[in-house]
Amino acid sequence: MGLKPSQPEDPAQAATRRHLLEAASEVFAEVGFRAATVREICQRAEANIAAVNYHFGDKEHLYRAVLKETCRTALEKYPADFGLPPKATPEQRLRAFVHSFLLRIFSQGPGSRHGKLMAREMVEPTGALDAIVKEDVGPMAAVLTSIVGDLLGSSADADKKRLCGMSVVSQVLFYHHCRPVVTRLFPTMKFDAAGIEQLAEHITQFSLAAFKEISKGKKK
Amino acid sequence: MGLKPSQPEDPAQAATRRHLLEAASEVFAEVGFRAATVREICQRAEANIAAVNYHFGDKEHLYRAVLKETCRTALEKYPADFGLPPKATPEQRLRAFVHSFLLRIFSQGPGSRHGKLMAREMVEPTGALDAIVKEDVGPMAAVLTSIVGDLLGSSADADKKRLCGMSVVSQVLFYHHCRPVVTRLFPTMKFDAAGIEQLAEHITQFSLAAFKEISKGKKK
Amino acid sequence: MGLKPSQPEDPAQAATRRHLLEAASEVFAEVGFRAATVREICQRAEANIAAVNYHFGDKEHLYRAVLKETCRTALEKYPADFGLPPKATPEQRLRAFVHSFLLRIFSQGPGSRHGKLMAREMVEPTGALDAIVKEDVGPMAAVLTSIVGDLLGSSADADKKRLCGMSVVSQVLFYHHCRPVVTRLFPTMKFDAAGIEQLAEHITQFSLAAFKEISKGKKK
Amino acid sequence: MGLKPSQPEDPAQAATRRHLLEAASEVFAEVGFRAATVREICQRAEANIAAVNYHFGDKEHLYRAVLKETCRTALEKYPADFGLPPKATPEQRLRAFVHSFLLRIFSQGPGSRHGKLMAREMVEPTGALDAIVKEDVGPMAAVLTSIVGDLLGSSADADKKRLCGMSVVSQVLFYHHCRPVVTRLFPTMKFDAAGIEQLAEHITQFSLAAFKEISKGKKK
DNA sequence: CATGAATGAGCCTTCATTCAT
DNA sequence: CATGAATGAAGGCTCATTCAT
Repeated sequence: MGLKPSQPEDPAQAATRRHLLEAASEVFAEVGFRAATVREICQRAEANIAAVNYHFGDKEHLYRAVLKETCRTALEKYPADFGLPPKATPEQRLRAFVHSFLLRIFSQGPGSRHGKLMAREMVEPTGALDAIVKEDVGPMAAVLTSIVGDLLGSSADADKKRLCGMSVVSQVLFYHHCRPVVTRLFPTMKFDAAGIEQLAEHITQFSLAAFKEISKGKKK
Repeated sequence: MGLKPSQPEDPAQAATRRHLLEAASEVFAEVGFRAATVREICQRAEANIAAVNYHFGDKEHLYRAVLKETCRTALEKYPADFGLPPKATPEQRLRAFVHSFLLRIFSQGPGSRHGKLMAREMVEPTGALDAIVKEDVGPMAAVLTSIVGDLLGSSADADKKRLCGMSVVSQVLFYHHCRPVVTRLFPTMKFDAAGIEQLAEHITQFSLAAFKEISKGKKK
Repeated sequence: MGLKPSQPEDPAQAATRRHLLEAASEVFAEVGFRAATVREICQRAEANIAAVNYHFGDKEHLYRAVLKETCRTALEKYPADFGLPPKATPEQRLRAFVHSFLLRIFSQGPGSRHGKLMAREMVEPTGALDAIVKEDVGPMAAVLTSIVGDLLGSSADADKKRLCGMSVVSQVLFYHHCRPVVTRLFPTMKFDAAGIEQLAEHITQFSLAAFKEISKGKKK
Repeated sequence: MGLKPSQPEDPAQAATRRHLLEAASEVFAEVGFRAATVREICQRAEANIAAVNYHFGDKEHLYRAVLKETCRTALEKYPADFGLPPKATPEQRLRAFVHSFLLRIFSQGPGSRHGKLMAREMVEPTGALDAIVKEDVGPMAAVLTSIVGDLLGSSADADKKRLCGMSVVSQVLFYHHCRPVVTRLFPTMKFDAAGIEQLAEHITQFSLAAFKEISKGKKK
């Protein structure tokens, strides 16, 4: 029932699908899965109320498609080595990783609901998360671990590298996740391009400082 | 006939209120505000379906009461200076702050839905957040800023202290907020008392390392 | 959810329940379970659209209640020994059984949708049928088998009695089940009280004739 | 340009029509007219979703075609004089009529949904029934009346012959129509070829016994 | 011609809230 | 006062049918 032939790729069908995905990512990001209504999504996509069922089966499958799609797009637009020279130092790679990460989750506008959607997924994980972690988050974590390994020196064990990696990532995510509190506490903070660059700089320096001191201690 | 004294609070009425608050904190934490149903809450509280409207006006006012209550309780149980000797060093105070914070958001069981509820509030802030930030989060932030100031030395400006404070806090919140990803990525991680203590130790050491290196650089 | 306390028996609640049952038996009889709409039922019962859910859980449970209720009522109104003198002959008992059966399935009006509903159940059995067969049809069959046994004589085996019993019952049900064809084929046939009495007479005589001839053959 | 000859019937088109009819008879028999979905039918027929509207106008016209077709096929396969020697006695003709009737309504498999469909038609007659009664049932009834007339003797009036005919037919239809109850009441009953032959034998003997006794009484 | 994407009416169900008792 | 039966709006989903290609 409602099975969609995936091969022929009718351009008209594809357009409706795309509008639906875009509208859905908007609504899901704004109000979450539960509160989102199929009616609202279809209205924004200028599609019929039955379009969701026809193209995606049901609301949940639409959500999964949206989550996967926004993840893919965001990682394509802001990869871990965003704007990095070929032979970069570990310090440069860390800075790029942090900056790209910040841009990725704070970027707004069409096709950029990745941050909001993932934050909601953290609070209320759905079955869609497993695939995301395996396919997208895992590789990202590997990249970071490699950078952290270079900075800590070969003496660091796997556990320490993991924890230090998370100490970096946590600082990035914090500003997105706790934005409601941060803006209330410090109304002067801005999250525009300049503000994000300052944030990236602080996080990088803070982390590099920690790594330096830690590796120094380890060596002795 | 029969003037009703509004203050003395019928003990039966107070008990129902308490049961309602407890049940509601459970349900709100489990499924969120939207998905929570008044029926479910009243059933768990063994109260009448109309009890919520009777005691709290409506679902939203019940939610606000729950949020405020869980926040108060959690801060009472795990204050910023939890288990700290009177004349503690800044290092000890940071360690206590971090550990207490972790315990506060990870504590489970009756009366301890604070972490979950606040995480939901971050993703979808309600009007109740303003009061929480002003009355509870603000003082907490002040305590941390003071600790960080002591560690960074007097040379640090307000901005830097703020950012460094958030670098500390972010590491704490990360494990709660991103738990679904963390447990998928590193299934060996545990969040029992021992695991939390290890986490507290890492976060403290990582942050102290950063502070040490930063203040060293600053002095020169 | 929607659990209804069965004890207190609020008269107002009971009235709504009754109206719902009556309206539902009408609609289910007219158009069947699938085609029946909760809206239509509630409108006829002058109840709110949500009343079905509140009182019966869902459409299916309402249907089960209707089926059981109409069956009970019909068997109470037209028992197997309807209008029979205390010491009746087997012939009289057969005639009463047949006549009562015909009246039972052909009776119209409020509380008498039994025939239609059972006919639908035959074509598309639901889970409700098992209970009906066990509790209502079984005992009825036992009564008939006893009558048939008396008429066939002790020589008849259980199989033969069963088959002969069904030969009687089949003639009764036929006129109800195949009424659309019968009335088209023989437009003069009527199913009013007089017509039903004639039918009862024919079925009884036809069956008695068969029994007489069969038992005669058996004896030799 | 290109006048389209409407008669010659494109063989591909005819095949689709045939597949549609076969699939539709399956689905209609299984779940009834209302519950049957055009999608399901087209999927089973491996035809396009619009094929029903294209070939038959709408769902209802498809249903009418199916009903008429299954009736025609069933009567062709199991005529009233099925397997009868040229000069058969009335007793033999009755036995053949009964047996053929049973086989007709109990036969399963492709092209044999006649019994189920007619049973549904009895419970919820559609406009298609009039034609069926006139063209198929009527002639059948005439054949039976003739047989019954031979068995009752010339003294029987038209009314009696009609009623006796229906007493025969009713016994045949009962096992099909009330199968859900019969199998629940008597789980040992089987409706395979052997079981049906036993049934035919009983019905024939029961009816012949009745006729014999009735005609005996009449003559005196 | 034959297709299948799109339509929109309508169904069952859920839920916060109200109000007579 | 405290209850719980009743309300009605709204949501997700299904389905026969249509129409542009």
